[in-house]
Amino acid sequence: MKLYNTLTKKTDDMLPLDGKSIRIYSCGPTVYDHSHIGNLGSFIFADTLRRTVAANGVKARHVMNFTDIDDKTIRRAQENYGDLEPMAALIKLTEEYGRIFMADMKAVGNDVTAMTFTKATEHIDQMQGLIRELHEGGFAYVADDGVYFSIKAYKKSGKKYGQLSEVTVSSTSQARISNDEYDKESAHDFALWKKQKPAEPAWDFELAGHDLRGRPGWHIECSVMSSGELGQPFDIHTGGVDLTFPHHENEIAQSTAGHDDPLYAKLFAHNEHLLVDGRKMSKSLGNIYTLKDIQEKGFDPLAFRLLVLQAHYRSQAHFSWENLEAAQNRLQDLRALAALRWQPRKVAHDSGTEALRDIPDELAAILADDLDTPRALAYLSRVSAQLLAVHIEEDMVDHFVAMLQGVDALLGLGLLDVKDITSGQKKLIAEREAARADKDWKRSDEIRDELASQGVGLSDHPHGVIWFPLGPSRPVQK
RNA sequence: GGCGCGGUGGCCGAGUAGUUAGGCAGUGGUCUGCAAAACCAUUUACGCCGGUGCAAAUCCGGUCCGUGCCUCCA
Repeated sequence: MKLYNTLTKKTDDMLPLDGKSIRIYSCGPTVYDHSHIGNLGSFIFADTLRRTVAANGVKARHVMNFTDIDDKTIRRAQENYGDLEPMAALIKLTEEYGRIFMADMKAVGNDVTAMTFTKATEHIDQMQGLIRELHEGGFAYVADDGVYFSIKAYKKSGKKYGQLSEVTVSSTSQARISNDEYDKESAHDFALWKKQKPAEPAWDFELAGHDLRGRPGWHIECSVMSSGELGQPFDIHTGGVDLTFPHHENEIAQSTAGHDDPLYAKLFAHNEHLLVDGRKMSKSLGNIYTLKDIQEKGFDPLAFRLLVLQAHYRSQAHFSWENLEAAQNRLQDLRALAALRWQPRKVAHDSGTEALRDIPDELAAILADDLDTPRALAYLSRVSAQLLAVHIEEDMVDHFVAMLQGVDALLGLGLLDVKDITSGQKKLIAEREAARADKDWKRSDEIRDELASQGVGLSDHPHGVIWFPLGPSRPVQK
């Protein structure tokens, strides 16, 4: 497959470095609050990437981290659970939001069983080990408030800082450094380790005779967890565009300082932001949404997944309730298609459909082209329209289900989860057919309304009635 | 200021020179007991200015607008 690489600024062919599997590391959530829908969009991208790799015949290993120790988690833990010990408060907070995060992930169709999740707080030893190595190699120095990475030393060793983006030290950040309370040697030096401040959770750490009890910096955790789980170099590193600099740049520096092999990850894939009202979500604009907001409005979380997939990951998608409603409608159409597996019928064969088994293969091929999800969905809609126009015959059901399985494996839209209706509902349909035969339209319409209230829609065709799942009742107010 | 990205019909969103993208929504019609679905028709767009082409949404220059990073924000 091909994928755009921020390192090379072009679309590269993805071949497994180890010849067997593609190893993917995704920067995960900071578990201090509900993830907003932009976060989830990033993870939908990462999930779809892994699905595409797997569908194109290569084994995929996918690791995602939890940032469960940083400024935000510490602050929120103090706010919410100030009565607890700092460490206990941190754990209580991050476990709480970790659970919510996993629920959100599943709800938007991300296959968490195919990923390995790691926590920063469970890798403190390894982080200290790496910091020790960097210090011994002359790439890190101890300052008043912690340990810093020296970009100067890194450059001196012959490596480039700024592989992902051209880093320029602007006048504004120059000005900032002079005011900076931190004891840094240069503007872009970043913290590997921070000494404990009052009421903060901390771990013991002694380095070169200094007592540095404290906690790790943000960047070091990803360096440690990625290579720890996947080895180094690994194949693909994902994240939102905002992580390009400084986070990913710093990861590269930390992980390659003193190494002969200058490669940390072969390919960096960055997804663009999801915009709301044409802008990036931010607290100051008050336009942050979470999955909870979407669910409370009666939308299906998978409609949000579809909305994300409708845009290419390298372009800014626009979130609005109107767009979400369009996506919800599109999802219902796909579910109506999926429902046909439960209602095969004997009719004249229609040869106009594409071979069912080719559909997942075709989708996989489209997605293999730099994860072209909009084109994949356009293809699926086209095929879906063709399939809806015919009837699934009994001897086609197995192939049809296999097709749905293939589509679900790639897009995670849960089409296979469309359940059969109950025997009671089937009886009602039969009763309605009898009423229609008697031209008892009143009874017929009553039954149709009753089924609609149960979430089952009906459509009368020359060859008989077809049912389909109804979406949530029109949630949007214009 | 430095480094990027984008401006397509009511809303999304494909499209790197010449044949209807597609989706959602709207309108009229066919069909239907009524619906739904489907089908037909309809709305024919490409920020603005200029340039190069027989021909430009598509190439070049300029310009306006929006947006992102340069701040431990996906």
